Amino acid sequence: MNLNENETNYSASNYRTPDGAPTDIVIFTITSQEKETGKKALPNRELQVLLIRRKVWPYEGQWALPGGFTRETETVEDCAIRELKEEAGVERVHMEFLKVYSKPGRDPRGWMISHAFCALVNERYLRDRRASDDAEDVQLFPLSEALEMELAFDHHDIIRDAYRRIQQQMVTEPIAKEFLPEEFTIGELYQIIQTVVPAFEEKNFIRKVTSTQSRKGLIEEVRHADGSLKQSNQYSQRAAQLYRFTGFVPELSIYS
Amino acid sequence: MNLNENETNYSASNYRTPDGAPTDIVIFTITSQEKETGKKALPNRELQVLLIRRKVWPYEGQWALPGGFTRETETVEDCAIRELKEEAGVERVHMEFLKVYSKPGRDPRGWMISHAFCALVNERYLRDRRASDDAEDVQLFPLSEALEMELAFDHHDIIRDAYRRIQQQMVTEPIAKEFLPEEFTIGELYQIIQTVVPAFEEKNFIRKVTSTQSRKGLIEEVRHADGSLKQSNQYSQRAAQLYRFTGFVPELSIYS
DNA sequence: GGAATAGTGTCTTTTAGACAATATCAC
DNA sequence: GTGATATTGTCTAAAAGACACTATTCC
Repeated sequence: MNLNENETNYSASNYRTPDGAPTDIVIFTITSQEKETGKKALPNRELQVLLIRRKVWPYEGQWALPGGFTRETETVEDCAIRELKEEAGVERVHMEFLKVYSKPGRDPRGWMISHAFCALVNERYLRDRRASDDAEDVQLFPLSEALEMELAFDHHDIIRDAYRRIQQQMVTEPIAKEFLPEEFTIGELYQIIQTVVPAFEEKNFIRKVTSTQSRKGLIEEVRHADGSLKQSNQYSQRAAQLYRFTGFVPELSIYS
Repeated sequence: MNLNENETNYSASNYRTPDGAPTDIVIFTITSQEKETGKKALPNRELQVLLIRRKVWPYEGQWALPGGFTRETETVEDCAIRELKEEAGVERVHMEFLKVYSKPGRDPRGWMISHAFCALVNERYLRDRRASDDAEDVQLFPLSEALEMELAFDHHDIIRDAYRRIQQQMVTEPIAKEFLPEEFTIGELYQIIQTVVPAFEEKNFIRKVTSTQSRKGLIEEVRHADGSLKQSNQYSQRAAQLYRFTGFVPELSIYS
């Protein structure tokens, strides 16, 4: 106990206190599925979310977000990182706080204020894990499907909120990076954005992202050691220039 | 207790649980101080934060953010709204979740995961309250001053995070609205933005915010009942056009 | 050569950026 | 008229938007 029992002005035992501090993690990934046609083409991409089938009360047998209880010796962020590793087997991925869920009665186990996080995981980090898991208990679901399932707790709301968040972030922050390889073509970048934000459409996309002064520096061309431009013909007949994110992020303003 | 004692798979009493669920509220306002010169001019503006002097252990006598403990029957948002009313006497103001603070040891009273909120309050709502409060215990401090004070708990960090947040929001969301009267001049809007983001500078500001196609609709001219343009000479010799926010918010994108 | 994807040329309209010029009104 | 602030004119450079065109490579 951290409580200082000598103090009379405050004692936690006088008040009703929470019954735990759970975290829930929305793990997004974008899967790639090669097209049937034997021709070179970008693969089909789909936004997926990882769910776990509960083994214990409450909501036993139902699908739920991975998560767990925060310990007294860690922050909620530490907890989310720990759970992400334990339940999805991935480390050092992009994760950020999403929202706090504290509606009374949201958890039959008692008074539980949950801290939801949003993790973006490149499919290459999940692929190994998926094979080793019992596919019955840990599974990726297409987001659209997950949103129609009956999930444990208020996890449907959490996933909906997380989806809105990444749709917003996809066009205002360079999170596309998390779903792409280090080096990618403009076509791949465009496709990833559209996978998360289907309405996204930019004519002359390549020009805006490479030539426009104010955006200049968001991505840069990749070159070989000898200085020549590095290209890839993995997905197309004509080879396409490879780019990488630079770390620079243009500042946005409604007053421009 | 909400706990279902019949269930054997889970019992909160088996685990260490938090000693409370506090909220802390960073209440920002922008004060107006008429200039000494008898001439018409925009007032001096200053970003201020409301602090409360603690009466009880811990940090007795030190300045701290207003806040309190969440009840089992409310959400953390409800709690923040309740505390905002109790401690600052204001209702229905702009407030949003800032961040969760859960570093072990951050509160000498025990294991406390705090939910910080950021409230933006127009000075006209605070003015009455300020007079009625014992000025010794509830006080507005210029933000720069607050950041140099020794505050209770980790409230210094919270205020710093809140400041970063509103600096970001001030140029990407129409929060300037919260600090302005319903109808305002371009000069006032510009000044409010600069009060929060001193580095903000836009040449031809009026044109960007009124004529530019993509921003068009963020603010609109105010007209009299007869359709003539409504102007104000409160702060200038030549009367200036009054504007109001429309509710429309331009969408931003790093890929434009 | 045809098909498929990558990338460029080119023209028009809109916006950004810089400042000079004009408008209004208290004094 | 002077001084102070608000607003418009004007010119140049940059960017957006549309779309036809060329480039590369697999078949």
